Amino acid sequence: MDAGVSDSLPVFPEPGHDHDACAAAALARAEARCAERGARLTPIRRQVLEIVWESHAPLGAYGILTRVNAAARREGAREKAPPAVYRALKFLLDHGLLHRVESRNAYVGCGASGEPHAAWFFICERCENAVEIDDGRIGGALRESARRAGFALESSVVELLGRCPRCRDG
Amino acid sequence: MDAGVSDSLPVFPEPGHDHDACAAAALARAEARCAERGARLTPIRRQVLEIVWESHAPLGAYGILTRVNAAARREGAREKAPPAVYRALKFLLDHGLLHRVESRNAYVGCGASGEPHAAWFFICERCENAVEIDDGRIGGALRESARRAGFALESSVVELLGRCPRCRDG
DNA sequence: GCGGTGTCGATATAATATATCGTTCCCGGA
DNA sequence: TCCGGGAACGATATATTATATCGACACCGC
Repeated sequence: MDAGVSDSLPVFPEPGHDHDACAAAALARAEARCAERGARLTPIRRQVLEIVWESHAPLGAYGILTRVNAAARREGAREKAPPAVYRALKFLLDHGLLHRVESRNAYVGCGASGEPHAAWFFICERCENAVEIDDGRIGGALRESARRAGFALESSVVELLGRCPRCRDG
Repeated sequence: MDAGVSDSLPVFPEPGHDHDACAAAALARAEARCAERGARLTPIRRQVLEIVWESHAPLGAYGILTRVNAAARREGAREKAPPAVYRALKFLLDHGLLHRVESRNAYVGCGASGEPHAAWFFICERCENAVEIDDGRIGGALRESARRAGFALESSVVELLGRCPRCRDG
């Protein structure tokens, strides 16, 4: 499956969604990509990625920190400070394993296996899930608009808010 | 002139841009809209709007606060606290007189005279100016993408980063 | 005059993010 | 094996952005 090019439908988690498998696959992709790139998926980086993948709802840096430290306390380990989490987030963002959701100051796992890519999201205001939009037409419209404006497009933030298919009639 | 529907080119400020006139027109639009709506453009609200309109570059809440307080000191008045600015920003956002730029945690004047509308921006990474995109095709692509996904679209954040026509070869 | 609503001042605090610096870890080359 | 250098991390402090709360006051309609 290719990432970010086709016009397939975005998929909000279905009722039967096997999230453990979904998260495990994401971790496997992360390990593969780090191996390819000679990058080190250290314990804190891996832990942050696992925490973000606990759901499809974007999670803030301090929410991640809280979970990291809850685990540390359970294990009798020393708690981490914010920079530990922000460093891990930066690594994961740099390697295309996470996306930042600007309108929420929060972070969500990248579901794609291809190269790092533009991150466009549908974000449900009720269940809070964010899923990536995989629709070539949006990219086309953005590029065409930039071209017509004489604007040299470098990157884009597209975050669409509303109700996902399962929440729209709630 | 209608807002956000036509396909006219976005306009980055030209070399000869008469910014005083541009800002004055924005203030006049704000007064007209407040009058229509029975809303009160109080001194602090007007001052915040004027400060935001000092340029086309998004300005953060604390940047606004700094300017408000610089003026207060010049006039021998007491300095304001952050909530004063945030309250003014909320009022101006609620009435469609400003937009928030999510990817910058900053605020910029709304250049349109019509009803409050979706705010899509080109943001130049060099001169920092942000201008609204007026391209019906983007809205069409977003709505179509949402329709196909079964997503009930409520609002959208579109922020395109790059180089504006005047900065692209710098 | 009175009550309700909107606005503001003042204070405190929450939430998000980064700077800095010294230490430790890891890997590759001598 | 040892060493040099860069990456990663721990620890502390601080910066930046935003909100909660509560009391005072003003304006408006009755």
